[in-house]
Amino acid sequence: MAENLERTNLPVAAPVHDGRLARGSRTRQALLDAAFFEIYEQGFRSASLNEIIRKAGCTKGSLYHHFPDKHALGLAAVADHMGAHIDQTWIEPLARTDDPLTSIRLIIKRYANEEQGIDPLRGCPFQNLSQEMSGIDKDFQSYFTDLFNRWRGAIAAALARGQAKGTVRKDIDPECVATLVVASHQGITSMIKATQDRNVGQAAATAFFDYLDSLRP
Amino acid sequence: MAENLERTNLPVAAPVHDGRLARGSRTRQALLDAAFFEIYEQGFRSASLNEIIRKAGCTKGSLYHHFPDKHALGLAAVADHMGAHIDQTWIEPLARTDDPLTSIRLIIKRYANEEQGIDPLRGCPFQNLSQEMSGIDKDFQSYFTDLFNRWRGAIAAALARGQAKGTVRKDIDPECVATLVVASHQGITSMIKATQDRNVGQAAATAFFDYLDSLRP
DNA sequence: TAATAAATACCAACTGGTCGGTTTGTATAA
DNA sequence: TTATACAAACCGACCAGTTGGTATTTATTA
Repeated sequence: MAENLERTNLPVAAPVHDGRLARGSRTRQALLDAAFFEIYEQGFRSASLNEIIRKAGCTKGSLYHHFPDKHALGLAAVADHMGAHIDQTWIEPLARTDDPLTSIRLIIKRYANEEQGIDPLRGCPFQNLSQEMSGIDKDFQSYFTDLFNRWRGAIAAALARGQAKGTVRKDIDPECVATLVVASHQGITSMIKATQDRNVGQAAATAFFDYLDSLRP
Repeated sequence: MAENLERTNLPVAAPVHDGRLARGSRTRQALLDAAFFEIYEQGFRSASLNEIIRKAGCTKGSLYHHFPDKHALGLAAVADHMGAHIDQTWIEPLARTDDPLTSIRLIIKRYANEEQGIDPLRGCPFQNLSQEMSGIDKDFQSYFTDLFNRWRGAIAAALARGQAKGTVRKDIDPECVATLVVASHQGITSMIKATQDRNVGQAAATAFFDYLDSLRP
């Protein structure tokens, strides 16, 4: 139990009684949460600090007490929410399976069923933000590259394990397939958002699942 | 001939000599071009009208003489540039082939070789804009949906023709595969932009070409 | 008291958009 | 051919509102 807590990246729960630190960390977390959702919906540049402090229920002074500027707030908010999502949704399930193709299929299905806390019509946070910020901000860009590499690496490792266990064809390159899996996932969520039509996702998923099956021995 | 001219929506080519109309349409086109590239690079909301008129070499008054507001300018600029690109790159080549899988492979290769006038590190204009504007603007959204449907429809029709001619497996659903082709293309360009690394595209393309080959009889 | 946290008031810069007025090209008519 | 009338094209100062960010003051608690 203690080990589980240690392994998470989530901040240790603040003490229930009011104190200087507790109050401060609550305000800080409220700012992180509000910033993440505002940035998720509006994008970083269009996200308004005034709206963020309104949602967080605090003032400009508080914000600039906890963060030096908008850039730092955005980066902190993104890291606080997005890394955990990829970890829980992709990396952990893939780490303990010998049949990665089935696992990938299951994960994608969960997105389609909207069990991942992501509204497909609003797009994937990773997708939304990396599209906007890559190429204009080095810090965001390198964070996304790292996250992407962890994501792709976890899929590739699982595929290689599948090859060893006989659940995946041995003549495919795990790295290349892993990259295509991530790209397809991103592309499908992107098309759903672009058309505002969930059926597009169903159609693409049908073909994508056929592709996954073609990777079996 | 007259019929052909009537069918196009393009403005009749402006006379070379200077005249009221010629000057006006040149300014208008300069605004459309400047707006498109500014919007392509910055996104619609972050695109600055002041920057657009600076690039176009005209003034606020000119801009608002030709367009009622930023929204109309953006829509006109996008329609002026993006529809033509999809037509030339995808729809026309696919319309006259009986071997669509080879054609698709060739088109994607041209993107990778940067022969399409698109810098992969800056992303695909369709991708960039549809991500930003879908869900927050009905006009942009329906334009993108239409364009997407034409795009997907052209691929599906070519695939069906391939099935009839024996170059494509008969047990696949052209609509679903076409959707996945578009989604994968979008996803791959998206990942290249996100990581700012062209090699990611190479890896994904390798796996994607294997997928295309798996669709042959 | 000392230090942290939060609130208030404010700033310059920039946003999309407006408006009165000027320039430019063309059609008409003497 | 030249003067006149007119409208399209263009200009740039200006508007109200918003942006991210700052300086100062007040409240809270160890």
